[in-house]
Amino acid sequence: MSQARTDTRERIEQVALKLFTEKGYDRTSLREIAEQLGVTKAALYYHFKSKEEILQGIVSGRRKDVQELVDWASTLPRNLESRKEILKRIAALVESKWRPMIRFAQANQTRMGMRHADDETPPLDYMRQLLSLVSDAGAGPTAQFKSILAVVGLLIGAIGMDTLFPTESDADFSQIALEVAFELIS
Amino acid sequence: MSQARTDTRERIEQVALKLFTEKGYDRTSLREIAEQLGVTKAALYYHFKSKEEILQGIVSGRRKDVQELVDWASTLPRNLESRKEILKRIAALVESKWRPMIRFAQANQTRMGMRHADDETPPLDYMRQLLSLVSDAGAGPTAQFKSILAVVGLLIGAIGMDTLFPTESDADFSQIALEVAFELIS
DNA sequence: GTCTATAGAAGGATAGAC
DNA sequence: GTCTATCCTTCTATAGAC
Repeated sequence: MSQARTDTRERIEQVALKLFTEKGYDRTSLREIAEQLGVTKAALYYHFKSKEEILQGIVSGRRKDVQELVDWASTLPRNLESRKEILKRIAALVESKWRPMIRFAQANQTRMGMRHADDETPPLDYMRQLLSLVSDAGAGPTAQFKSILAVVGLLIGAIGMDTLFPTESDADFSQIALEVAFELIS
Repeated sequence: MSQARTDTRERIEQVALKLFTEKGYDRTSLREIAEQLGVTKAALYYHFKSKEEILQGIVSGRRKDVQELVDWASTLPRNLESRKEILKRIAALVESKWRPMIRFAQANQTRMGMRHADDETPPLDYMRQLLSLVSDAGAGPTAQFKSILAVVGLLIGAIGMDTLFPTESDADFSQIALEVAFELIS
């Protein structure tokens, strides 16, 4: 059948996401991406006009979720219950869809602070928006700090425990992180 | 006097640390380092035999502190008071000497996971040792998770608050982080 | 849509004069 | 201890055939 492969663009992003996460954006060459896909560099340039654009494709594709979350959260009253709901939703997203993206962002932090297109918000700013959702601006600095630590904890629980501090137990750290997060904002 | 500049090696490390932190190791070229120092690339190669060695110089120079801390902590009895003392000491070190190094490590995470010389422990492993000091191996997963979050909180308090989530208040987040850390391990 | 071939740039590293 | 000049490799990116 030699099917026409209409999903090549997507496959490129998948492989790139994997390699960018493992080795970092800069140490990943287009040759390497092409090799893993079984195509040549030139083929990549048919789908993306630059290496930078591959990165953008990966990031932009995931923007929507954050934006939706922010929009939804903005409609909620600003109280403890809301913040708990927001944490829950963040935890669920981290668990279900964001995990690879978070690992990627962690591995390419300096890149994430850069603007990609002139009109685009740097990806790091989305993280900041997320944090501001959970932190109560009116509260004191201690409460604000705890809120941030709660969110960071969710990320660590979902992605960091194995890499950061391998433990024997196969406990569900995502669930634990959520409970600790609740304690922290209460 | 045109002094002989006996401190060039050190000055190279300083500039390199700064640039590696701001832009990442890979995006920093030797040309750039040399330019900021007012010398040429070739001059760098008199002091270091490779770019990688500059990185090693930066990292190794700071190994001693961690090792001392680990050694000291190993002599303590394994109880709550000890863990509080360890947290205090970590907080003090972060505050006084480690700040630039932590920023650097954060900006070059994938690099930090790599072994530099064959006989060397990857820098990331020092972080793991640090975490294991504070976490009570006998305790349940929730307690372990909290311990790790306590240490991470110390780092965020000292370096991350401005960058991660700029706040108007000029509160001393290092102090706050330490208090929250105590709560978390209690 | 993928290929070969190659241009063009940049970086790491070395040789040798001073 | 620092310089100029140069080499080698690797990478991004493009041109053009199939």
